[in-house]
Amino acid sequence: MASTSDGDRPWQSYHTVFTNAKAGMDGVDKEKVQKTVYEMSKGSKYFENEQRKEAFIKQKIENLRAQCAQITANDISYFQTIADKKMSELEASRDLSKIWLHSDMDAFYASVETLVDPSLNGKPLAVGSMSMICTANYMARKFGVRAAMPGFIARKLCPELIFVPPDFKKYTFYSELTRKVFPKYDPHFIATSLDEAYINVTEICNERGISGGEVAEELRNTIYEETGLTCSVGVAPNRLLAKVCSDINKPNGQFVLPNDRRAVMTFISSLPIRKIGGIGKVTESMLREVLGISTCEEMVHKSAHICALFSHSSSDFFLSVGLGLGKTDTPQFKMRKSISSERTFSATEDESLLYQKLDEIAETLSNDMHKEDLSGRTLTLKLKTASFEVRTRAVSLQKYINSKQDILSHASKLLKAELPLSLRLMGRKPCLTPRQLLNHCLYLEQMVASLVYMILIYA
DNA sequence: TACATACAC
DNA sequence: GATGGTGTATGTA
Repeated sequence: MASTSDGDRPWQSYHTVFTNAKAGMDGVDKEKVQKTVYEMSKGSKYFENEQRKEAFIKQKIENLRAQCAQITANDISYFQTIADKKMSELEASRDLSKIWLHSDMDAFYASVETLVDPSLNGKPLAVGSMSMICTANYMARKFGVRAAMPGFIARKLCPELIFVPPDFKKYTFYSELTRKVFPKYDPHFIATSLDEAYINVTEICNERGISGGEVAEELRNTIYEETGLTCSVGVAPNRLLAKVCSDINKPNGQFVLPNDRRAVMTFISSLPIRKIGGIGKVTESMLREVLGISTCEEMVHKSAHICALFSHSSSDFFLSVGLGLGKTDTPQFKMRKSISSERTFSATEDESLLYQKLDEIAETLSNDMHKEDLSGRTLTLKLKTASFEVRTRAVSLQKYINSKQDILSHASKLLKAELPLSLRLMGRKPCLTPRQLLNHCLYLEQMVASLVYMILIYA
């Protein structure tokens, strides 16, 4: 009986986000990557904090399991009725009349850097620093290097790795070039980040009598002509599925899921839940370890249990995923709800230094708010201690504020109440309220001025 | 309303 | 030596 306990291979129990399969990661020696990440992290403050978080999640899963064990046959038949009703309502809302594209630029920041400096071509490249990598090109991904990985670990995995510091001006410029292409296909396209967008091509397809796949081909060609960059595109009847599809034939590829219920259900039946946007590391573990769910289809098989264990909004989401449903409309406009500024610095217990950092953050935040003519009335101070513990402290004010002095004075009070401690990161963030236009000023419910320092706490 | 978590890029 | 910054949503008290 071979034992595979943590004692034999301790790295197996260190669950990072890097264990998730990502485009360009096929053929990577995952065991080796996992082991390297573990070895490089082990013993650090960061690692210890991750372990605390893991233990907390484990406990949460245990609690859910216990709850699950209490469910009686009677309960199940009751919740099955609830689930069936929910699912038939969801099914009734199914709309197969729309064709959505999700466009996702390939290794965007890294590709832009290579375009600007062709000498980088053919070399493993990371955009970021020794602390954090924003994007890795496909050559680097072969070594297990990827976004959100600290650079010093990436260098261990790939000693030849070239680092380029991020330059958001460049990425914004190229992003804008792509955003000049999308309106030709959908004037109301939805940009979700610099490198991703949803495009409703239903009308274009009807007008020109062509398929979604044909539009996707044309769009990719046009983007390449206009920018010199490649993207991958997913085509599907709703946005959730289109997003999944854009990842399938990355890079420089596309995947079409036809507007047909059977095709959607077949697609969903074997799809791992982790591929769905909104289902991350924790949710995946909860569903797998408590209910044995790994594929989207199993959400439907376990629908009664889902309704018994989770909130309305969670169970609605899980069941709609199981049915392959997603948003098909274009929201009118979405309003910003908060604004924030945060900065990480090396741990300090020097209070005057902390107030100085707070001053800088208040200034940045105030400037950012003025640019958009925003004010807020809830101010949150965010602190990160040297042990990576995050704390937030908030105040809601009588008046809406956006000046540096107002932000600073309220944030200082919040900080004062927390001292003494040693911080790494401070941030303040004003949260915004539903938009009220007053004197041409947008009033936000909340403002968060987050000064992110690491705070060292001395017992 | 305050705070913490989870998630995405 | 070293693990980010910005924003959204949700659960709980």
